[in-house]
Amino acid sequence: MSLRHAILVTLDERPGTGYEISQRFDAGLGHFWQASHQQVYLELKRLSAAGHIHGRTVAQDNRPDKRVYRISAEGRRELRAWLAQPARRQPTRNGLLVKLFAAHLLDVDELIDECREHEAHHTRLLAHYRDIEHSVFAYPETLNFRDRCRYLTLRRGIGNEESTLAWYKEVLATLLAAQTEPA
Amino acid sequence: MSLRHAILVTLDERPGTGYEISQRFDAGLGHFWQASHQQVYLELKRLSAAGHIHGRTVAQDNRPDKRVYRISAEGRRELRAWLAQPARRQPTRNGLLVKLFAAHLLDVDELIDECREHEAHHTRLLAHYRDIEHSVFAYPETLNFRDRCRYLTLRRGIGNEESTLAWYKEVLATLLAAQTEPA
DNA sequence: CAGGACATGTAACAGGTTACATGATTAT
DNA sequence: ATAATCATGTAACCTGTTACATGTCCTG
Repeated sequence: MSLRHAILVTLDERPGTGYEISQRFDAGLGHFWQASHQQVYLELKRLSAAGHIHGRTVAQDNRPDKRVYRISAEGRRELRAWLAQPARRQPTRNGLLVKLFAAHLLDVDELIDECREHEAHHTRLLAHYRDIEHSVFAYPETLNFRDRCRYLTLRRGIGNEESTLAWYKEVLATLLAAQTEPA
Repeated sequence: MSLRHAILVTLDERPGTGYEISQRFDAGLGHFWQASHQQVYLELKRLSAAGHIHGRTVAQDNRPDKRVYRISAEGRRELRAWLAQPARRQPTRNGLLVKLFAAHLLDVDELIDECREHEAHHTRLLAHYRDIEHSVFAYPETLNFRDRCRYLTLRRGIGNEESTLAWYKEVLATLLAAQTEPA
């Protein structure tokens, strides 16, 4: 009940094709609501059938035809209605924590490798977010309301990665200690 | 592909009924892998059909019959195989961040209320985790490897709630400022 | 007598993933 | 040649949510 709305949010900003919307998700929105292109195309069909968006086929030179969608008045109404409702929090699911619950069955060396990979991934992500922060949001005080809110979404990403990394440090310390002095 | 494994993890620890497993999830595992009783019963059937667990019906006085499941050798093998694979990270999905992306369509007052509720919720959760930390894990150095790993799962919860709360503080500061001095 | 704990389920549906499928153009 | 980018989809499947269903015993 919500990729639908994420798509409306992005189409409210400006029209786009399925392909391009997928890319927008990969770049921005996708940090907190990712979507495969298949799912995007599917939802575009549904939104179109429901009259929330309208599609127009555009022929191109040297390129496949594309279908540009824009939000309709009805779609904007639907979007506002959704925005007015409290967002329901998604259940967190974390497979690594489940694994830690069965630590006695784990191979510590493998787990250490796995954690180091996760750590590296999150380090990259954090660096990426910080880059955006410095280049796009260098002067937060000067931003208008809308952009200040976007900045907040980035801040969430940064805070999240920081706390995740701090945790991995704790985990690795524990695992390395267990490795050198096995009980 | 993983409530299945979470159930194996908990049944590896000790046998239990569907009802009781649901409760274990509500108390512990459920903080990072929650499950409805319906889903638990369903997965128990599947695991049983696959031979990963065995169920035994037990008659009780003054209580409905119950079905106690225990993990089989095959189930333990399956569990080990799963543990040896890298845990795939779940996509994060956060509706509130999607909403913030469409901030210009939002009613700031309502959003403030919503954020305050989230904040209160996370404050309660954090307090709950800290209680557990002080009562169950008062002396982390004395723990064996398995319990030290469990402690890490709790630490993740605490770190996560702390960073979430810090973020809500930031959000509310931004929203309150926007409320008093609207552009 | 009402409500909660104990105990187990079915059925319909929603949402998302993975695999498969196609085909042109452009850059290396 | 090979891969990447542009562009759009179908079909099977998996996982999980919501609604509905049933019945006993114990506690306040």
